[in-house]
Formats: sequence, C-alpha cells, structure tokens
Amino acid sequence: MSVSVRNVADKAGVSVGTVSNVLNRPEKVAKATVERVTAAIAELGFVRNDAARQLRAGRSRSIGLSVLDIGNPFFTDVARGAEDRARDAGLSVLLANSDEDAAREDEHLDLFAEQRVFGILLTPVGARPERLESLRRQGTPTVLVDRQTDSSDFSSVAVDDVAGGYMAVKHLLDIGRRRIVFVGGPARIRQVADRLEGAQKAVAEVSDATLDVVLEDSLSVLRGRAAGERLCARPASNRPDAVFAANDLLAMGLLQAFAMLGSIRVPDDVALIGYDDIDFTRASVVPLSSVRQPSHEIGHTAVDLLLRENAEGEDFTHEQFVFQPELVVRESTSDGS
Amino acid sequence: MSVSVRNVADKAGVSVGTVSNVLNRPEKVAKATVERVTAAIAELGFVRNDAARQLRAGRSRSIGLSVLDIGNPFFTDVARGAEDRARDAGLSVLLANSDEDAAREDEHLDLFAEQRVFGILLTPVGARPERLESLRRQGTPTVLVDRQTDSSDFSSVAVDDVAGGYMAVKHLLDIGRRRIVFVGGPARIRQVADRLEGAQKAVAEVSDATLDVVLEDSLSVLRGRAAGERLCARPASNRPDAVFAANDLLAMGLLQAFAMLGSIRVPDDVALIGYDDIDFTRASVVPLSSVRQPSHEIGHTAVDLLLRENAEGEDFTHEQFVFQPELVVRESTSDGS
DNA sequence: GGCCACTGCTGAAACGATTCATACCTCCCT
DNA sequence: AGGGAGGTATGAATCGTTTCAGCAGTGGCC
Repeated sequence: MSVSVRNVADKAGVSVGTVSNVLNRPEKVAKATVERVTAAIAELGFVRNDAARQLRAGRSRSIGLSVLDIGNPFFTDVARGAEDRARDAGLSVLLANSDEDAAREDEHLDLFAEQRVFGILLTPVGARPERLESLRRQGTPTVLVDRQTDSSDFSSVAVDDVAGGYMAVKHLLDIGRRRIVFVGGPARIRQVADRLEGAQKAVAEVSDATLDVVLEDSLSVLRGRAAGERLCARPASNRPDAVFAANDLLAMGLLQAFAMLGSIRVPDDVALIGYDDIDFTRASVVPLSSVRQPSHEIGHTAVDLLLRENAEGEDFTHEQFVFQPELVVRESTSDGS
Repeated sequence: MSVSVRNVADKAGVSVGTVSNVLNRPEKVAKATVERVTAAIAELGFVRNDAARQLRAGRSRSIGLSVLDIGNPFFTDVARGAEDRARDAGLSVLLANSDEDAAREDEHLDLFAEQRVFGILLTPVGARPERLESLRRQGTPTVLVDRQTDSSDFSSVAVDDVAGGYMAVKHLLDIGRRRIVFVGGPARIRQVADRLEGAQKAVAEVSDATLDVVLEDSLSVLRGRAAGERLCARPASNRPDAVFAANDLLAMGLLQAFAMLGSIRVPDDVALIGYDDIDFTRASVVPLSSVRQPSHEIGHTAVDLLLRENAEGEDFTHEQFVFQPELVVRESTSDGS
C-alpha cells in the first residue's frame, strides 16, 4: 500500500537503518549514499509514517491546547503565540475548543492522553481539582494557561485578573462614576471571579460607590446583548452610570443593545469598559475602553515552560508566571469634560 | 514505562486479543470477562496508545482542517461546524492556521500527510494546482472549502461569491450610490477575486456607475483601517459614495478610520457593506450591512462529503456544493430617506 | 457415537520507523 | 605484520495495538 523505508532501502540498495539515518542524521552517512537514498525517496514519493515514529519514540511531537472559546479573539491570539513558539521548537499545536464545557474538555484531554502528546496547555473550565490530579499522575507536562495556581505540581501562565478588575473599576471611579454594574459570566470561570474580586476591591475604597453584579451564562456577544436589553428596561433612576464587562465580547453585546434601543448613551449616561482589548473594540459603536492582556506572550511563555519542564526533567521547579494587565482608555469611558 | 494491553491481559488473566476485543467489540466477549478486564484497566490506569492503533489501522482518526485566518470569526465558525459533525462520526479535527501564507500551508499539509489523516479540509491559499495534484496523487480524500473547483478530482463546498459580490453592489446601486470603491485583499485569494467579479457585473448594469478597486495585502482590521485613512485623505470631490469591503474585518477597519478621522459619515457620505456577517458587525460604530454565508453548514457539509467519499470508495463521484449567500441590510447602507 | 454449530478465547503476525550492537573497510602508526 | 582508530553500513529487536486463523468446550440432533 503505502511506501515504507523498506521500499526506499531496496530501491537505493541500502539497509533500512541507513534510510533512517539519512532521514534523521544525514551527517553520519556518506554523501553519495545520502544522494542515492534521497533520490529513491523522491522517486517513490515516500512520506514518513508519523504513527510508527511516535510509537517507537513513545510520545508525539504535538502540544495539546484546550481553550475556553475559540470564537474569542483573545484565545486565538494565545493560540497563535503558542504556535509560533512551538514551530521554532519543531513541534505542532493541536487546538481544541472546550466551549466552556467540562465534558468536552474531558474528551479532549482523553484524546491528548491517547495521543501521548508532548505536553498540554490548558485553560481549564472551572477548578476541577480531580482532573488536574489525574493529569499530574499521568505524567504529561501540563501548563495552566490564563489561570493562576498555588499548586507546585503545575506551571502556570496567567494575568493578574484581580489587578485588572481593580484597574478597570478604579478608572470608572476616577472619572466620577459611582453606581457601577459588573456584567460577568458564570462564576465558576476563574477569570470572571477574579475580575469581580478586583472590582469589589476598588469599589470598597470609595465610600459612596456601589457595585451591582449581573451574571450571564456565557461570555458571548449574544449574552451581552441580553444583559444590555435588561439594563435598558430598567427605569432611568435605577440605572448604573458605569458598566464593567468581564470581557470585550460581553461589552460589544451591551453596546449593541444600548445603541439599538437608543435609550442609553455611552459614555454620557453609562460609561463602559471591557476586558481583553480585542481588535474589534476599536471599531465599535463607541471605541471601547478595555484592559489589555499580553495574549501572544502568554502563549509563547506557556510553550517555553513546557519545553523547559521537558528538558530539565525531574529537577524542574514549576513556575508561576503572572503578567500585569494594562488599562486602555478610549471613548467609552471619556469623562465628557 | 507506560501500561500496555499486555499488562492488562496479565492482570486480568486473559490474552491480549481478548483485551483488544473488550476495547473494540465488547459484545463478542463474555460478560464476566469484560468485567474482569475493565477492572484491570481501571486499576492499572491503562490508556490506549493511539500511535500503535494508527500504525495498525494505517490511518488516523483525525481530519486536518487548514484555514486562511483563524482570527476571522467566519473560519472559526466553519471549524465549529466541522468539529460538530466530526464528533458525531467519532473523529477529531486538527485545526491549522495558514495565515494566508502558502509556505505555512505546505508545512501543515505535509504534517497531515505524515499523520496519515483520515481526510483534509482545505481553504487553499491561491490556486496552487501543483499542490492539489500532489494531494490527489497521495490519495487522501480532500475537500476544498470555501472554494469552487471545476476539477472532478475533488469535492468542494463553497458559497457563490460572485453572486455575493453582485448582491452587495447591486444593493449599493439600489440605494442610489454610483461611485463605488471595492476594498479587497490580495487578488490571489479566490474569494476576493470572485467578490470583485460580482461587483463588476453589478456595476456594468448601471451606465453611470463606476467601480474603483483598492487592494490591501491582507484581509484584516488593520489593513482596513489603513485603506480607510487613505480614503479620508482624498479630497471630498474624489471620494466614493459607497464602499464594498471584501470581508467584515476590512469593513470594521474602514469604519474605525472613518470614525476616528471624523471626515466621512456612514452611511450619509459613504455607504459601507462588508462580507461574512460576523457577530461583531452588529456592534460596530454603525451596524454593518453584510453578506451572510452559512459558515456552520459549510463545515458540516465538508465533513459529510469526506465521510461519504470514504464510505463509497472508488465509485464516489466528487460533488461540488455551492451555497447561496444572503444579503443582510443594516444601518451602514440605509438610504437616509 | 458422530457430526455440526456456536461461543469464547488464544497468540502469533503485522503495521513502519528507530536504535544499537556489530561488522567491515581503510588508513595510519608502531 | 599487527593493532587501533575512524568512518560507514547492517539488520534484528522493539514500540503497543489489532487482526485472524484456529482451538477448546458445550449442546443439540440424527
């Protein structure tokens, strides 16, 4: 059926070992032989069988990456960062989308295990300590992405979301807003919980400020729009003067609702700030203030940690990277003065 | 090192063949035996080695999907559609991003070949007949996605982009615009060329209408912004009264530029229409008119074709699916009356 | 009793690349 | 001449799963 090293070897009049050497350490093989083998490979259209290679090697040369939402540009940026770094190291990235669904995440992790991946980058759905424990036992190097951990069993690359939440709401307070609403996703998502915590911290520092919490069941444009419609439906007296959305997708949805229903002007009536600073925010109805995360670098760093863990073996101490977010102020929170 | 069927077999007191049967056709094995083996598997923490499985089977149970731009929500939607369908069939999807770069695409295709993937879904960068030819020779079932083909060697799933381009510009003409600019990406991308062709067809039907073509080197928000800035820099007399952008990312960028520089109002001065109808367009400065493609369904159908080609073997006749796009009118092309 | 059918299980062979101990040359040095 | 070193090439063993021909045991039927 398929052309194998055996066929190449016969054609070139050498042994299979030599073909393998040409493939993997050509410097060990005489020049003339390399040429003969190379010619045979080309002529027969030989393509290495990765399964056989992996079987022998014991592990694959792919990194598994499971993200929460592939429709969120933040995660695709992280994926890009990871892929760039992986390429340099001769590895490839298997991108899997859990869609914030634990069952789906499990499926993907099982698949990664069966594939004996080189390592796993995981943005876990919720805490799921039992899953992490089983990953640890399994021995595949795993880096938690966009999630801090106090466990010394895993490396992690995260952004300080508490600081990000704080900085967003502090900014709203600084421009004089006091009745603030936090629009988030399911509390089981750690990013949401942390950003909320930061928001609460900022509010606590100003005596007459209040924070109202609205939780949607996912962090999508659609859910943001729904939340926005509900806010618009409130009597004007009961409306916030600022909204902090847990990510830009929600913020875009809120903006859509405000713009469509026309009853709330941004930033005059309500100041709005999102999170992630995705590319689209600059083109939204009102350019959106946001909290920027170094997404590309997160992906980079995560792969670096994986590579180091792999190189150093047993005596590798797991590292916890925490990046600082950055406030990006645009029109949606301009103070109008 | 790793636990194998051998170990499980020993533990359960059966042969390796039986363990394999429990894994793959439990109905052929006596109930008590199944239980014993299952228990042994659980106790030892046995995880199937996919490489060995693949080696034996001759091919993997993954579908390779290469997309042009993973940052474009249109493609992630296609990917989602493909993954949903693949899951049902017990397959998984390897998502690869070519970033409109032929070299990268080649790397991914080579990788797919080495992995002996079940099939390939490809949104090719440009025409690249030689690449397609080598895929065909290689024998891996391949479906061209978002690209029509007249070759009977491949199935394809596409949207009629000429019709889409026609319908976008026809709409601009219908609301009374005459000096139209097409902002596209590199002409080697077939989608761009087809949409332009449709646009030209529509313009040709109206005697006093003109079509100006501006080509950027990628279909991104950033490039759209650059194009927008250049349009703003033109003297008012030389400006178009409508712009058709080859995709929504470009359109969003144009909108950003118009809004930031403030010298062009949408739709009053310039009507704007995009392509793809991604989720974000509804939340843009001015809700964006667009041409919708059934992205999810495209992914679905592509996988279906792959499965059928696989099931029917030699006597499978390659099919060319062509979906019709749909015009979505929003504020950015309202005629102001 | 002899034969057949059926169920349940066995274990060797096969998939294809890589590794490694071994062997063969040449050349050079003593 | 003998021995060592260095450069090349060999091919059997190995990785872990699946497949399949075949064996044993049981029960039914004539």
